[in-house]
Amino acid sequence: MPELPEVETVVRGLRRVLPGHAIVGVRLGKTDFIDDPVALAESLPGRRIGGVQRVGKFIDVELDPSEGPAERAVPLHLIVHLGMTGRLVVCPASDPIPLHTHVFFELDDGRELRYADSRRFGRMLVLPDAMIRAFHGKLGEEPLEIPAAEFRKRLAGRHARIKALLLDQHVLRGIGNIYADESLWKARIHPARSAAGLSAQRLDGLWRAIRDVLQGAIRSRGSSISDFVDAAGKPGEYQLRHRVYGREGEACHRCGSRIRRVIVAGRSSHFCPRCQAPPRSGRKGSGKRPGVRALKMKGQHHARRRATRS
DNA sequence: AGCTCTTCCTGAAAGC
DNA sequence: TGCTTTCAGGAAGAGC
Repeated sequence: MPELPEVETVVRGLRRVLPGHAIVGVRLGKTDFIDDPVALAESLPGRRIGGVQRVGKFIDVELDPSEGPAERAVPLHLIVHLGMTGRLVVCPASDPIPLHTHVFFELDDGRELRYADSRRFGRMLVLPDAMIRAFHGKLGEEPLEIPAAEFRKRLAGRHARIKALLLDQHVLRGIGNIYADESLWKARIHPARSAAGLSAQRLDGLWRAIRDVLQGAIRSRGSSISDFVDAAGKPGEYQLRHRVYGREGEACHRCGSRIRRVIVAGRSSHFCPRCQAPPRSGRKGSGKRPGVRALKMKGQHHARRRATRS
């Protein structure tokens, strides 16, 4: 799943091979993940690629102005979100076309920038330069750029669960399920704890853990769980260093306890029950912890659904 | 404000 | 073995 480190890895790869080249044509397959496919296909050919940036989990490919009518005289940004299974790869146009490849940007040197996405949870749009500020404004801070004090301020007083806040792209941009779990493990914070219940020291620890985890993951060129590959088609290696994500039932690297998985904020959440103390439940002994839903057991809940609509 | 549920989609894994 | 069901998840929107 492409989160900040994976997107950063793709961006660094694209930055090495795209700038300076022109897009000469666009071919489209399925387009239901593109905001305005017609505009995309019409406005890109003839433009030269400038820089490539990462904005949270979005990839921003800058396109220079081109000759022609007035609307072509402004810079554009091709914005791509990889969703769950999106791949953005540069290769010779003669390479075989993998299944689920839906967008082809033909380059001026015989190569293509291709977008493939089996589940099509990704998103693609074109924005004029003037709208980029507003686009950034809708998102939270970059986790690797936000100062510790600002991070604390953003979370202080929030009663939502810390996991939900880490995943909220309006608070911080770029963190997803893997790195939220890994960071919380490193900071020894249970995912269901309320941000408001965390001391300044704990929040500083979390700020540091997030940086460590994200920077380590970028060094390993991201985590390849199912689909992720970089711009050259190569998988990352950080999945080998996961401490909790995908390790349910295995031993905690710190204390040996079995890693558990519960649903928090609607997301599968992995944690060590010993290192990451659960939130205090209101009444002791109730056995129920607020905000933690048990996983559905196999065989449970069968019937229902299929309420035939006639 | 914040939580849960639903929707989108497909391949893998589990279930029978 | 082989068909069927469930699940995973990023983000947005509905409803409570």
